[in-house]
Amino acid sequence: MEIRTRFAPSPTGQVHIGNIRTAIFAWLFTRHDNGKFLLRVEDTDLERSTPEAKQKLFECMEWLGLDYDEEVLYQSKLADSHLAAVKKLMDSGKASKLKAKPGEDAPVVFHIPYDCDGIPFVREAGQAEEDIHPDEPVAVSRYGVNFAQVSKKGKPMPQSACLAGFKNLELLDASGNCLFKLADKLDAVLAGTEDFVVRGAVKMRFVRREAVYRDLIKGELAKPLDNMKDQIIVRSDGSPVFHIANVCDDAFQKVSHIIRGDDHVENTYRHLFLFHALGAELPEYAHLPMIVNEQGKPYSKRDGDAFVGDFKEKGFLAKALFNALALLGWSPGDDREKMSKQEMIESFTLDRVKSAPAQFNMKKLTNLNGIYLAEMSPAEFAELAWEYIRKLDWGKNLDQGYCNKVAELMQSRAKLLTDVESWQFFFTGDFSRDAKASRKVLKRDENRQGLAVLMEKFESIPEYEFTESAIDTALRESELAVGLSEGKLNQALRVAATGTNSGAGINETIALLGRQRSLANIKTALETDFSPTDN
RNA sequence: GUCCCCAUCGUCUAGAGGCCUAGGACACCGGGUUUUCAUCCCGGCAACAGGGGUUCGAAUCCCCUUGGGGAUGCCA
Repeated sequence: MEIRTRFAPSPTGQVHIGNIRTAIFAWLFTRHDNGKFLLRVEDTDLERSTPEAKQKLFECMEWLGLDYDEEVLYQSKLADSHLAAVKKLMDSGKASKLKAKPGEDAPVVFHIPYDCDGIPFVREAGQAEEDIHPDEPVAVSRYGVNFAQVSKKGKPMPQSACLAGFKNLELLDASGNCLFKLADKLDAVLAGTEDFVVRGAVKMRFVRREAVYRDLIKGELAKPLDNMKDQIIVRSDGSPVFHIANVCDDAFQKVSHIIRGDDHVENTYRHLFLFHALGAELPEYAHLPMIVNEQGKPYSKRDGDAFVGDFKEKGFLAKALFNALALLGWSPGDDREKMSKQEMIESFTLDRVKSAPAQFNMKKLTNLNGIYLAEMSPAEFAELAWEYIRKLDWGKNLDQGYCNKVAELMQSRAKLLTDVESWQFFFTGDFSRDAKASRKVLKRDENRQGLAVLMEKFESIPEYEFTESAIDTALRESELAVGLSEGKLNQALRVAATGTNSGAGINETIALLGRQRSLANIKTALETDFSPTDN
């Protein structure tokens, strides 16, 4: 059988990492098995689905390299087929309109079939007997059973579930007399011609059945039918709901494996019935754990830092994000963490996906990003750095050749592409300085004197001889002149010329910066008052 | 309330009864290398939620409790 999976987002706003991780897992799974990965845009919510959101979605997919097979399917184009499916279900008695409230139109509800013993994913779970509260009447109709359980404090707790949940239902009074026997009235109830309200029952007896399926990640999952309700598939305004549309489309696209978020497990049981009622082949399911935010809560629309589209601007590489996301809930089973797409495709299997939720960690992503950045070719890195620099205020009219040299020098230090912001001192004199570091270094007289001597020496070096070794010599001589031990002036020079206490090698940095800029930057530093303010 | 799912260092994870005095990574803290900075190297901190079983032996199996998440008829 051919593997066919799909990613089916609804384009209502930004794509966040939880969504896209689902796509990544489905993609990896599909590519591993040489299947087809489909993209279906669930844009039936016309009010909330915007062209911008669709655009964003495509950009994210492309940026991450999530290529898909076959044409994009827009769910809105299939609206007619959803309604046609509903009609088919209604005509065959598998779905029906709910009783309308006065003045309103009624929604259509899909019935979990009472006669479901032959369905492969339904099994009996034994005879059930439950206490019910006699104060509340039990209502039985084709739309389900309403009753009240008895709470620990003896209060009635209203419950309702589909009729199919109560095979051979019997209602008994306190002395054990049978007040109602579903088997006797079954035809009338199923036909909807008769409803029953039974009072005074204290016990219900029925055969419990459950829907069961084998999740590729979570293993066997089951849910008793007496805890399920029939599913509304068409709203009272006539529009199909997610459940029917989703199932129809998956059947239409012949999706073989549905890989989606954990939050859908409960829907799965009902979807299975829907697939069956529609005469479609049942898909396999794999439910991924959720990704949670730093507070341990599921990501919501409010978690602004989780939008996939923002990661590029924040200086991340697509392959780093991809890699990090793939490792959230999945691991190859060995100690590999930095992995290429190809490696991931080769190692990916659903049975290695964890079923516990995972928290996304920005620091780990950042570290991984740094590794990817470091292993790029200098030219490749320089090109990207140039792209980011040009977006900056001071980055408009720069010499690309010079910029490439700066990039080469700084590559091993970069964790994010946005780190290029800190390269400003290479280009302009009005960069911001680390006041604390400056103060620490410049409050020492010997440092100031050493820098003064150094400036004189720099002045005397011709521009074309302003090399690393010349700088090094000048540095050593200046230290000697003011009685500083070897290397002590390095940090002072760094802070004075670059405004920060970290960066690349000092001689290389100064040589690249050039004589003029170095002198100007040092001069500014010596003239600036870095004494702490009182606030 | 009921039902379903989940539970290993701060975080991501390895672990499918003995290989576990629980391994790796990120973060953090030391030390070394580097005239400076970054890299790099070495080291440290740090977990099987709690309680019962089963077993010669449990992080691994079962049960309970606790905690978290989800579902509970017209969001997707």
